[in-house]
Amino acid sequence: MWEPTNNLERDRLDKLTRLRETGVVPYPNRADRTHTTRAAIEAFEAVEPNDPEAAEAVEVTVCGRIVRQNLKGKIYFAHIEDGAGRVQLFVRINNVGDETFDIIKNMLDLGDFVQASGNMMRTRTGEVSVLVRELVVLSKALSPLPVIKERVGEDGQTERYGEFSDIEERYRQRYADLAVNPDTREVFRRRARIISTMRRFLEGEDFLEVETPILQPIYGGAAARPFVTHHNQLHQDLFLRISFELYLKRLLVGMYDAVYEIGRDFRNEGVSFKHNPEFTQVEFYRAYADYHDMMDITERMVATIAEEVLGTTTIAFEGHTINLAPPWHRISLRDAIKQHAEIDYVEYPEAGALYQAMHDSGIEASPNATWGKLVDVLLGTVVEPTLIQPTFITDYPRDISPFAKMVPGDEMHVERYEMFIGGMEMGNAFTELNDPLDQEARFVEMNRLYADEDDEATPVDEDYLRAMRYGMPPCGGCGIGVDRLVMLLTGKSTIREVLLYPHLRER
RNA sequence: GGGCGUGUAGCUCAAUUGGCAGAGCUGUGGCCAUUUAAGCCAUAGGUUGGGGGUUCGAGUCCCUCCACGCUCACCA
Repeated sequence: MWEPTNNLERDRLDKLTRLRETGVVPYPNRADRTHTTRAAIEAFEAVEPNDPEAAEAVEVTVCGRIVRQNLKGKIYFAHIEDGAGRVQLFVRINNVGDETFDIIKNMLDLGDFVQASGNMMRTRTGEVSVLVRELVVLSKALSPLPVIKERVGEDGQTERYGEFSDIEERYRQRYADLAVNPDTREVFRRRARIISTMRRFLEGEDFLEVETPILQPIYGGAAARPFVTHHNQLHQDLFLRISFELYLKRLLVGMYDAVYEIGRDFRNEGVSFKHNPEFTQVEFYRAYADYHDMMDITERMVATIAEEVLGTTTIAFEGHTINLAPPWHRISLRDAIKQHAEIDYVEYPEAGALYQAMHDSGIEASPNATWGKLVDVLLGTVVEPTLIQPTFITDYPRDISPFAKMVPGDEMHVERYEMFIGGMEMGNAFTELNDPLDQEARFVEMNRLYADEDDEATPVDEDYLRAMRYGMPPCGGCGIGVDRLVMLLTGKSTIREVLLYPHLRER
């Protein structure tokens, strides 16, 4: 059984006991709310200009958490907060009686949930309040939340006194962060609007929402280490998916023209300001489309989301002003690297030569990296940080893109793009490879390529190849990191600020 | 995994060269019948992240472990 860890909790536990002794049910089953805090204020203000007396006849029952209180002799002021906002309670001993006032005075704390019934009024200092006639305890809080006080200055700016800012504790106890920091609540409201707008947009483009397995016997669709788990009764090892790619494309074989999924991916890799072991991804695939079409859809979708959620396509991020309105900048990977590193990788078709050229330019890389990996290093170190405005980098080396179709007439490149905004990779798309024999060769090639890099080998997905042999329409596909998009649209510089429960080490 | 940094009361933070662990908010007791960061008086609250060491004496110096942050590596 829990025991108080400090005098604050001890006091609260004592108050809980006293409430029970007084005959108060501290955790009743039901509340009888008639108005949210906001609705109560609005109901009063709607009537007040025409008929102040009628406004004071407005009766409400509001519920919420006590976030400020001020006992002043035989009157008591408190602000209660609910999901809609705050309203002040004004309690006079004459209105509620000695017993209730004793409860208020001796058994209530900041953080408790209460229900207050009474008429609306405006206090002498002008604040719309509930003149309380009846007060009911809804939930006694035994642990104190951090106390944050606010004052709205003459200039309308809200000054805050006190804060709950310890990053680790905010993440470990997200409920406390949310309870006391309205800014945090707003981040996740916005996140929800971003995702619902995304869903609406894709529905409007005739994409069908589907759900595919998270537990997979063979993982694939990306190059990442998976999490491994086990089904006891089936005696079967399973992997948590690292992408949706291969299962979604099978559905195009099954004659859906366009599908999408929004869901969780799991990658057993390091964590950073833009990586969490589990993260949310949207992938969408359309038959008879290519990567140019996917670029069009992508830039329209992101601009639409920004417009719907923020009311503008011009956003501030990390000190930059970013314009999300289409069309976005499009440049080939080769040209982008030529521009920023003055290395034309086409002139160095062997890994050793390219490594030397990079080394001569002061760009560090692993000496035994593959050629494709080296090109990727160039992208990551030289190009990516400069891509603040939305940019599609197109046409990637074949050997780091096993699911993309070749650029016609180009032995080296595939039809692939990655999108970058704010210096971050936000998404990845291809003209999808639908030649089953080519795909099989690529699988085998990838397997060989990564064979010596311990567990990074890409397993050959025979069932996927079988599906493709039934005939897969030409198609374009795109995946976008939803968390990073949310970072961009909320101005947050770490992924942990846009995940309700970011991964933390066990303590 | 490497480097740098941080960890003191429920919250936010002080603590001089190694010399009595403090403040504000919160809490408790008191005054207060229109307050709003209410105010005034009094008061409680600590294994200074854990463990070990040096020293007459450690929040402070050393070792070690833990967590978090920044960064590098890793992450097509």
